[in-house]
Amino acid sequence: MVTQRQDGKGGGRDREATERRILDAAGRVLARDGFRGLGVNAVAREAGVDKVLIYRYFGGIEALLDTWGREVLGVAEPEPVPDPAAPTTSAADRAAASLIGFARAARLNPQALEVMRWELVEDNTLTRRLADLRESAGMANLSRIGLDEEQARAVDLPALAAVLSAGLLHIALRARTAPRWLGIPIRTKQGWARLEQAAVTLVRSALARTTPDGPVIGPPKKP
Amino acid sequence: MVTQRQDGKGGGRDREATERRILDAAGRVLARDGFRGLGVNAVAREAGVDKVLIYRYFGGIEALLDTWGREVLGVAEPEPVPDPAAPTTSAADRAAASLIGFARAARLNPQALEVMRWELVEDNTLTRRLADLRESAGMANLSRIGLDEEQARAVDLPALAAVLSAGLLHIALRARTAPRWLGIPIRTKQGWARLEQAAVTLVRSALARTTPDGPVIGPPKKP
DNA sequence: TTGACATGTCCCCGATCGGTGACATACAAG
DNA sequence: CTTGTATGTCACCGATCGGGGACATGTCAA
Repeated sequence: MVTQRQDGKGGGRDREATERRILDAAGRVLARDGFRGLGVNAVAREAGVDKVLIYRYFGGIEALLDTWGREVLGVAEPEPVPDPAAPTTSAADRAAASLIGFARAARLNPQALEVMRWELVEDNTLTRRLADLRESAGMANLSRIGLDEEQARAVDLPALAAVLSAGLLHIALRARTAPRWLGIPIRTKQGWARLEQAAVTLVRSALARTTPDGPVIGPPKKP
Repeated sequence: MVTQRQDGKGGGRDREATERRILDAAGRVLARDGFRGLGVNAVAREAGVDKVLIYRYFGGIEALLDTWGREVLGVAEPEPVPDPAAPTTSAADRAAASLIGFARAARLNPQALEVMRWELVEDNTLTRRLADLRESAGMANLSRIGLDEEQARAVDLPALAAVLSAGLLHIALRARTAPRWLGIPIRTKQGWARLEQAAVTLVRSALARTTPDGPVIGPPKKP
């Protein structure tokens, strides 16, 4: 039997448990203080552990966050949004559901949110790989929408999805430092209901079109 | 006549010129290194000036950035987007033009972009006031769209504008640390043409609707 | 029992940060 | 010319950062 401490700290002479403490502490620091407080000193303090153990067991903060990210992202939802066994849904409904699913998953996960905030500021090996993972996941979801040929000719679905997903993500990020965006409360369920409704309205009405728009710049087309 | 230096540095014994050097240096550091490098040491180095002058002339970094922000934002476009003397445009066209104007103004101004990135991470007195300024400006633009009663009942224009403006802004911010978003190149004119086109498509098709959407969650409505 | 090794603690290092006191110099008023 | 003041230079402080060496102690095998 492995010897455990009696003081309740649970960190003595048990490398596996200590590594867990460190990994969990990194996640807590990230969620509480954001990526800016994510240093060896802060994580070691949070874990109640000497920082030299971070170097010994992981090789440094970068490698620690690397295994943290691999672990957290590994447990992530495998196919989060669309249900393929629902033949009655339209492409617009699938797109709307995918969009809302992404927004909620991001908004309700403080660690994921902080990682995406981090990606917006720094270009680490960690942030780059995590972003690549989500990038490919997002494109896979996109391909599962399954527009018919007519719609695919009329609209640029990747661009639509890019603008809308970025918009919901941005407002979710902004909620940490501001209470409103364009007058809409972004820290309340009511505000988010309006935003989700708006996103659904946008994607549905855009996918209901069958003829392409005119150019962005220039005189408006006469119908 | 005020004595000037002969060494071309132009910073000796001229408080006004020195203050200008410091203010300009702050702007350059912000645009080049982002808000993270924005400290007394970095700004003083960039300006070729001792940092004590930042304290003496401005009272510290916070106050320096305060006057910098007031100066930069004061020169900002007074009424940037809609032209009120164009009666032939539709509300959808005005909304689209406003949106694109906002996106381009943000994307092509590195300092403004960095300030908005900063607002996403920190909640200073500076970031808060700058955000408040843009918030009220955005809402004023919003009110100038002028939906008719039928449209106003059918769609939630502030929410639509919030999602779309946030989306374009987010992608513009993301371009600093990543080359793509959902597969779309976000550092090229071609990619941005697609994104702007998508935003215009979204706002136009949404404002063309006359009946509200169903709820976000729940079974899809049968037409 | 005695050593080898893994685990954990303590303390130090150099660099950088924000912030400031002490001092040098130029210039204008008297 | 003298003197006060504004401008600018230099050196220093304490705190915190990433990083690591030196050492103590628990555990297990020979």
